[in-house]
Amino acid sequence: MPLSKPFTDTTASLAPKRERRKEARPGELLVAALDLFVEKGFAATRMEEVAARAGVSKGTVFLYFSSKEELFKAVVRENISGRFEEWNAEFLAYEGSSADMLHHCMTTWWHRIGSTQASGISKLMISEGGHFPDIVTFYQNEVVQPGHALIRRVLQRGIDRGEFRDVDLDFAVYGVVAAMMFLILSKHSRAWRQGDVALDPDAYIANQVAVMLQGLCTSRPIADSLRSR
Amino acid sequence: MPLSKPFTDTTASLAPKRERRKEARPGELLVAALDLFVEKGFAATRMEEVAARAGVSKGTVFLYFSSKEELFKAVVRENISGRFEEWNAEFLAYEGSSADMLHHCMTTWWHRIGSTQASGISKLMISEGGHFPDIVTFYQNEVVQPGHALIRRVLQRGIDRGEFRDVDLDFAVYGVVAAMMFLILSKHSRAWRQGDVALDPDAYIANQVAVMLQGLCTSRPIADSLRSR
Amino acid sequence: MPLSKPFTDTTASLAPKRERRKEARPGELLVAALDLFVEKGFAATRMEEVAARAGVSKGTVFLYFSSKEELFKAVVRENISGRFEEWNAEFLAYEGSSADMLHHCMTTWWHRIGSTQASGISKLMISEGGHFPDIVTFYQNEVVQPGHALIRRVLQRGIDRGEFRDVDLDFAVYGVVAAMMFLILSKHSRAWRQGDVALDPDAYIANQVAVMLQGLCTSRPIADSLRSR
Amino acid sequence: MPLSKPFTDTTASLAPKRERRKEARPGELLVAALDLFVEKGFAATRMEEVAARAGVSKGTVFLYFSSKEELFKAVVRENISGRFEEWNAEFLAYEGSSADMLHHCMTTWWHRIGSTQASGISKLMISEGGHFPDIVTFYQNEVVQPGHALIRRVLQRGIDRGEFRDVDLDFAVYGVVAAMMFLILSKHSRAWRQGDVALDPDAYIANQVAVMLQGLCTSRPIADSLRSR
DNA sequence: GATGAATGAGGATTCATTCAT
DNA sequence: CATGAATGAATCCTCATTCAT
Repeated sequence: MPLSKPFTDTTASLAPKRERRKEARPGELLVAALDLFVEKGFAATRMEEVAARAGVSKGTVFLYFSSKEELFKAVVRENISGRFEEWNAEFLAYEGSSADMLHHCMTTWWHRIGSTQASGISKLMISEGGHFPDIVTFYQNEVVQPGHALIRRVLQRGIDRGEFRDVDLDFAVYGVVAAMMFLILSKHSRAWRQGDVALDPDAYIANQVAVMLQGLCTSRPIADSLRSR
Repeated sequence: MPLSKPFTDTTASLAPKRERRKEARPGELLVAALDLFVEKGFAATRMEEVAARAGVSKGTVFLYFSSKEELFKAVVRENISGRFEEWNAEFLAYEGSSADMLHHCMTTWWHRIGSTQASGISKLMISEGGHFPDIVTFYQNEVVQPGHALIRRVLQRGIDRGEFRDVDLDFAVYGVVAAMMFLILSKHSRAWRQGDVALDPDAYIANQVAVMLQGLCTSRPIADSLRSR
Repeated sequence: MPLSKPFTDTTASLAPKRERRKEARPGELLVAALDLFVEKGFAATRMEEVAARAGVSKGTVFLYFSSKEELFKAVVRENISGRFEEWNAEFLAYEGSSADMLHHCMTTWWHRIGSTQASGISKLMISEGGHFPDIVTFYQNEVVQPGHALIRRVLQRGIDRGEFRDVDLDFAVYGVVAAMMFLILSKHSRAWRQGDVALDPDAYIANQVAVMLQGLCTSRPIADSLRSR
Repeated sequence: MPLSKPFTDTTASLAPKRERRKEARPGELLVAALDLFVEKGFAATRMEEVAARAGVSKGTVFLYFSSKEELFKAVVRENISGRFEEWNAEFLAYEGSSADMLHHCMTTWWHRIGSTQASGISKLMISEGGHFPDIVTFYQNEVVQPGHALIRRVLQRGIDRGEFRDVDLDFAVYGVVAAMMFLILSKHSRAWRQGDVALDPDAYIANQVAVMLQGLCTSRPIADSLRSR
């Protein structure tokens, strides 16, 4: 992370085009490509457009990525950094209640990942996954599994500490993920909005967590038999 | 070739090429097109392939749909039949508890819609919505709004009958929708599976509903202040 | 001319489509086709459009004309009626001056041919002649040659009677034809108009004839050596 | 194949396929396209053919002209260079008789324009003008108007110097134009030839000018009332 | 005879990819 | 290294033509 993105500003203010550091090229291309792939999809994204947005010529893209597919794969790989170790440490050290932890976890995810272009990768997995099976596997291994594991650990902590009931963790994890995916969908598509008001992510998270923790019902069943399967 | 399409083939094997099926054609084409659009996306679906799958020639597709875009729009429209009136009636007559009703509602949705090809439309809205703004609006009006309204009515019933707490309905609706969308995603993409085991939809629904109703927490806050915003 | 076009009105007012006399069909098709070929050219005219304008279905056109080319040829042939015998007789009986005769000749041509759709055939010969060599030959033989001969006869009469000078008839004929062709061009194309005012044909003819007869010059050369070549 | 295009081939026979000729390309394409459009018409000219004749591949044509229509328009524009200023100057300096001047004017036009491929543009205006209204307007403004003005100036000079009678200039101009158009027609179509002998342009011009100047009649009317309208 | 559904060859256009400079 | 001119495979779409009804 130190040297990879020294100047996020892709339209370097005073520097002439050609002087730009060569080492930065691939990164700039990946940024441009991510934007376009997310916005328009794989097929509708033209290599020339990627080049133009990165301020280079068409041929240059092929200098760094041998084909459009390779560019796509590189885009996905680039944006799947294993930040989970860092996060794991962060959450191992968490001291509050597991309920707070779950809320914190989702909020953090939203502000660090969900709200950024990186969440576009998830959209790409939905849209284009069919054409890139190996990339889907890669995404599963590098993102989905560690992500699920992290959430599972939070929930397990709650159970272990007696804060959460002994629910089926596989499904409980899906509940959390579903909420996150819905946020991403509403970010990338107008379709699920009510009217045309975009979803307020923080309020959404707060609510989902609240419902997930306390449930909708006013009464509790006497025999607590939530465990399914 | 003998066994490859034993029954799918609607045109009798030895029948003459030029068949007259004006009434049936559009429907057959729409079925073929839905499959392909969902499977490969809009751009990657070739008109000739649609034709082939429907057992007609390239030109015939254009006889019924003036362009690929029109075909796409027709596919979406075709699969968005307003089944909501029927459902509304069905649910107005429901007599059980609201908790059961919610469960029943989701299960019914899954078996009638979610598990069928029609759910592919939702995937298409995510993948291709960007290129068809008017179709997204159409989908919003014809599917999302009525769908949300139906769910809201179920939840409102629970509140009115004192079964559910007085939560913010907008967000509560999103919670239900998120669960449904996740089912669709897991149907159309391997990405969110754990390992390569597909999600068991009925168990998933049962669990989500259970958590949504009772919450994860073992204890209830004394002051029940779930209402947010 | 007597029975060939009993009802020029192709949209028979009260008669249902199907009742129309079958014998009239080919004629109606040829009328429709002439209009369209002249207006849009051979390539841009669609058989379906011809059919529609004639009030029949696409297939019917092929019942009468085996191909688009045949239809075109039939259109041309149909509109190249050898009316020259009739005209020859008419002009053999002419008793006025040859100057008047020339004027009369051109005016008559304009009102009987030039101003009607038949002149469109000339435009078609220009536009599409390249693709139909045999039709061009046919047109040459049936229209151009007799037409030239007729004009030549008028001019020869003037020379014989001492009214016209002994000019080179080949070229003099071309002078008359050029004037007629220009009228046709100005009928079928905006290009050679001054401003957007269409040419007044009768005034144009009067003027061209006047100049052709008397010349532009104020003085006459002493030795009258107009004969060239 | 060896002798088929010995010298027309602008790309050296053994040269590598990928040649860089950015400056020359558009011109070469326009030449090839003019030939083909004139010869076969707009619709019947295939882009690939244009490419082949210019010695490039299909795609290259689209590199320079975004569509077939644009290519057509460019062809027309390219061949309508305002040579009229140059000509105006030339004719302003003319010192001979106006009769000679008229003859000279037409002969010059023939050798510089009429006999070249540029005259094909006029044919295109006739054939394809209907589909390109804006191009017709352009042609009117850039070619027809200046051309008419130039001829008018010559005739006006004759009148002013007492060489020509005070005829109606609008129509007199048309007389000259008709003669020129007929030459073009006879160049581009066999139809108006007598037998199959092509017209001798210089002799034709000499004769038309002679008739136009001196008229056909042996006698002059006493009262010289040629002015019409 | 008429009809119009169906066909499929033909041609414009796009764009990933190559490669001479 | 970078460029961008050139390529040509791929695909949409048109429309003359066929033929079962």
